[in-house]
Amino acid sequence: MGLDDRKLEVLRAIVEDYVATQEPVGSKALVERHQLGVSPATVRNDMAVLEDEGYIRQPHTSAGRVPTDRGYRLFVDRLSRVKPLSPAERRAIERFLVGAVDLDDVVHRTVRLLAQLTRQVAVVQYPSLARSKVRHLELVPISTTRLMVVMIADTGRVEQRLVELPGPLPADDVTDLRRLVNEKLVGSPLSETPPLVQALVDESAPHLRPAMATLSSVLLETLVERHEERIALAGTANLTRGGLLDFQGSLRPILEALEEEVVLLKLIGEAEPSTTRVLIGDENEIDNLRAASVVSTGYGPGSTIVGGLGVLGPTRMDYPGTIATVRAVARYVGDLLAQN
Amino acid sequence: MGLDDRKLEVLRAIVEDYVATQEPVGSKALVERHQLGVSPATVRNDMAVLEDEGYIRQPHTSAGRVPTDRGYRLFVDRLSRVKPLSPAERRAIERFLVGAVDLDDVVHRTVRLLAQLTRQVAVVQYPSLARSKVRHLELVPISTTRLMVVMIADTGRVEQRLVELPGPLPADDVTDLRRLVNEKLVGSPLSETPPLVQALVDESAPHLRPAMATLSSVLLETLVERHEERIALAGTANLTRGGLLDFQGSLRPILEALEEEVVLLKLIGEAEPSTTRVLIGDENEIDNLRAASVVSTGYGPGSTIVGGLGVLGPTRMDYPGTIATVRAVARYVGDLLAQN
DNA sequence: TCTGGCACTCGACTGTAGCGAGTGCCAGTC
DNA sequence: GACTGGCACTCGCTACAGTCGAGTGCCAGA
Repeated sequence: MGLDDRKLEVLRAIVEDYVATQEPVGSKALVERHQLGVSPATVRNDMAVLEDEGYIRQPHTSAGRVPTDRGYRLFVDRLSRVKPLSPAERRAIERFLVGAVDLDDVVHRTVRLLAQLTRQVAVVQYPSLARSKVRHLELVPISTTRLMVVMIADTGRVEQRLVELPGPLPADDVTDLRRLVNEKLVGSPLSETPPLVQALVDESAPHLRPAMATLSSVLLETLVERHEERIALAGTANLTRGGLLDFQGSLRPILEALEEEVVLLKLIGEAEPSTTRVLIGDENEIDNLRAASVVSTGYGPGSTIVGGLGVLGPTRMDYPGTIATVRAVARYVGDLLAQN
Repeated sequence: MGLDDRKLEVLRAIVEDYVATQEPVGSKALVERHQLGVSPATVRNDMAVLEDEGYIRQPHTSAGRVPTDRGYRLFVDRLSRVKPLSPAERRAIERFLVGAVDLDDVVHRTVRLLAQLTRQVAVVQYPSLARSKVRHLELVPISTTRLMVVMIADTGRVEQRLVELPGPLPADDVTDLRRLVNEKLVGSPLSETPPLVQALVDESAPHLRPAMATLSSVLLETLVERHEERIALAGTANLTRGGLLDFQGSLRPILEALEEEVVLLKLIGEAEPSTTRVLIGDENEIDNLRAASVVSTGYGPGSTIVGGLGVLGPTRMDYPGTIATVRAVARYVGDLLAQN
């Protein structure tokens, strides 16, 4: 059980070399490339122990060693040194994010930036409605019996829904409705609106009640209950880097998983403040992604979290670098949102 | 040069068999599976002619024949019989599209439906702003110096932009601005708004002019000049069907191309009314897609076109079936938009 | 506890041989 | 003149044997 410092050092060296070369690494190559101060034979003994403990394995008898998921886990938890971003990366981030005019724009730029910097698949969740507050509700009459509801959230998200009214509604009534919903709802988090929305109907003047009932049910249904989460994705072409070695030969399951918004949300949407979550291979709950790793974190203005972002790549990935990049991007995006 | 009926029949048989089996087809198998009424030797002679003319080729000397891009082209233009949709497909389309609440929802459902029915990569362009008319413009004050402009188009698209005003603007002035822009712009196609927007500034009361100038420049820039086209994509996992045989072994170039919105727009955005465009392999202008074929068409309410949709797959695809599906889906979506 | 040495394993690569699908061509027939 | 049967030929595919070498496990000695 005892893994002394040198054995850990050997593991670190194996992970680093394997990530860099993508080839099983042998004892001889290891002592040549790292100053371990011992002979290959000694390293071999250490390797045998590491293999017994399940941190590395041999693809075949006459090959070098490869880290297991467990090995990567140990590496990430205890062995990786934080890799500071290069100034070039820093500049890239800044350059990429200035000039964004729009929430859409911010999210799009972010996801492309992440994909480009990490050279992996990037995923960015739009600010969650569940964590947004209502900034304004606008009612726009489309016809006498149709209303478009536009909700503007403090996170910058704008959602619209078409409401089919039970009957024609005069313009003055629309104004009244608008005033009422805004008075009641502006400033409150969407997650806390249901009772307020309910109260709205009860407190409305009788002639407004049918319209308000329809309106409130639409609000409840589409904005609160089934919270409409949105996701942006980029860099799928990066899956093809490293030939077919990663992902055991088939991109299929990965691509399938990436098509499911629900899956993506599960991956990156459950973010804790200021933590970076790393899921390695088997640790992943989604079967299709057992051959992949995910690095994700939350982002938001200041220390609040409004959404998640992250990247997905082969288990054989540069964890320290990826973690650093994901964190940095999340921080920049948070700052950007804070300015807004 | 002369391709008599039987030679065309042979070509048709080759295309159909190759699409079905994905294997080069030989003369013997051909006479067995199709009632050509002649011997393999005769078919071989015909094949030699077809090869001379560039419609088919041999992957290697001892293999059967495979259609060339030119062969597919001839097949599509002259040989393919229209394949009616199965009732199951018809039902699937209807079931998929009812209950869409939203333009976003419609587009999402459509693209998934297309991907599922054709088992290929599907692309749907959101209704183009350039082909939309302004239905309503809403100005929502966010703070005293910030305005959110929400434009609602007759195609269902809703776009918003944040406008940074040159100075504080009283609520009454906002109301005036709103009235002015709506009076002037509602009903006109976005492509024709620039002179109108220009006129707006000139005709405004002096105290509104600075705000109107900022507002109009934002409108011009973001809604008209750089027309924001949006695209939805689904079914990338289908690229992995048929192993690595399609796309000459690497998905890379395809995935890269699919990440570029500009490329996708070029593929499906230049639709002519009621035409289905088929681009086969080399005919494609985008280098990365030389190994793929694209079937696309326009859609819109009635006979007008507001956007394009289509699918992308290997040159070895079921053209008649794909064409039929793409057309049918486009028609259904058009009807759906017309109801709106 | 570490090291050098040695026998061993086994995947990767190479070369050879046989198989068989498929062809092109030719002489013969209707 | 068009079609057909027959036949020799091509060439990719598979199997198999042999070699090479990277890498290992183990052991005796420092």
